[in-house]
Amino acid sequence: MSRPAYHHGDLPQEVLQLALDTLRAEGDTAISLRAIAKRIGVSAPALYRHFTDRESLLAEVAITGFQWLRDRLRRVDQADPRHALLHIGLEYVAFAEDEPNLYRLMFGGRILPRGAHPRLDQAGLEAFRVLEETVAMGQSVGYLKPLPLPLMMATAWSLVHGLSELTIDGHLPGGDIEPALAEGVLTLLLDGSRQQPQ
Amino acid sequence: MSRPAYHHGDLPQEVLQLALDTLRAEGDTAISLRAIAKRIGVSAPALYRHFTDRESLLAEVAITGFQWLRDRLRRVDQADPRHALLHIGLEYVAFAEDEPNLYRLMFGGRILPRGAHPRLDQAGLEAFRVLEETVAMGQSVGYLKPLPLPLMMATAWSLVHGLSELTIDGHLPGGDIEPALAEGVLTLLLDGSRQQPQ
DNA sequence: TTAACTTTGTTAACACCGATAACTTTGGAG
DNA sequence: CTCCAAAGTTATCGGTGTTAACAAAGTTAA
Repeated sequence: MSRPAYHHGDLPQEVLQLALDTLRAEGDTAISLRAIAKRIGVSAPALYRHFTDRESLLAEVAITGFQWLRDRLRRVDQADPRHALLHIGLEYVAFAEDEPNLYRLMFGGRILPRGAHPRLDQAGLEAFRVLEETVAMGQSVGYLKPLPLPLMMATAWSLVHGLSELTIDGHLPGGDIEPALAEGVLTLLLDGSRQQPQ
Repeated sequence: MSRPAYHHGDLPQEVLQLALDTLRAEGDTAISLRAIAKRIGVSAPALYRHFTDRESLLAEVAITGFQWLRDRLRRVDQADPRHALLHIGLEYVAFAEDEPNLYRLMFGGRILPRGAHPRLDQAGLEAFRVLEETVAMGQSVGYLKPLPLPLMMATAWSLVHGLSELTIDGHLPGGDIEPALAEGVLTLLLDGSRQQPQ
């Protein structure tokens, strides 16, 4: 019967999927081009027709990660400023908890210097922008202090990013106390950032 | 004359030093046992007499990193609570900026699960404790809100850790604006954490 | 229709890597 | 002086990313 087709259906997509599966299960160091090629039933150099090297495959995986994160953040209800700010932070941390290995790939400096993968940088910016719009909105309605937006953003992003990493690396209590802790942490910053303290 | 001695002077120390040099210059993935052995002029398996595997060498490097960090944090003047809190944060971020690759090794989940290297966990705790004591002191003198210490710590550590990582990964403005940004970020949290909000 | 060309695969090979087994040299303790 | 444990050695296994040279399949146009 039909021997395995010389031309594969959609090799790039299947490679990406397998890389993502491996990452989620065993971390980014477990991603091996040769292993992926073998599992698909194709020779290793075939992958180089679609990814210039291993790192650009990792970049592609990270891009889908940023898209997921962006989509989750966009789903947060923006009606009430305080609710939006709190829950966008919670959602951010929840994403990191749900996808620790993916999150570590997206940040964590495993992919070489910024600027090397423009589409990756752009995907990151798109997720960042959701945070930024929420904070800007909080300022525009007078809920947050009218400090420079870059300063507010650096603070907010640092907090959620740090909280995410410390949580998934097991440096914080975690466990069932976790949601309450995240809410407490975010609330502490939020209360200190209000226009009218009290 | 004396041919190269069969027994090396202090192999573990020299390996550690070379691993550290490589890490600082090229990142943790560039650390290769074979390359280190070759540079020292010793066979690769010799290293296994002193380090059970590559990862435990990385753990050893990370341990010295935590010791450096702890020592830097301890040098912060603790006379005034506000000054201490601000400058311990600045010092923390400065360490990450001075040693980005080392910092990423210490955190960043490159070394397997917590509990695998007890001495590493302990070294991390010792650095953490300096932060904790400073925050506790800030509370005891009534400068900071009397919230649960774990909550205050999670918040403070998340902020400085997140700020450190985002900075060294180039996600924030950085450059010459950097010190002012770090100070602004820390001040924002600090003001929101005061017992008497002005 | 068939010739030319591009895309997408192939095999072979290079230069690395971590790790283990089996053996040898060395230094020190009894 | 003997024996043993510590700290080296060589040989080898299986794995990695990556490139070069070549072959097959699909596409386009004369």
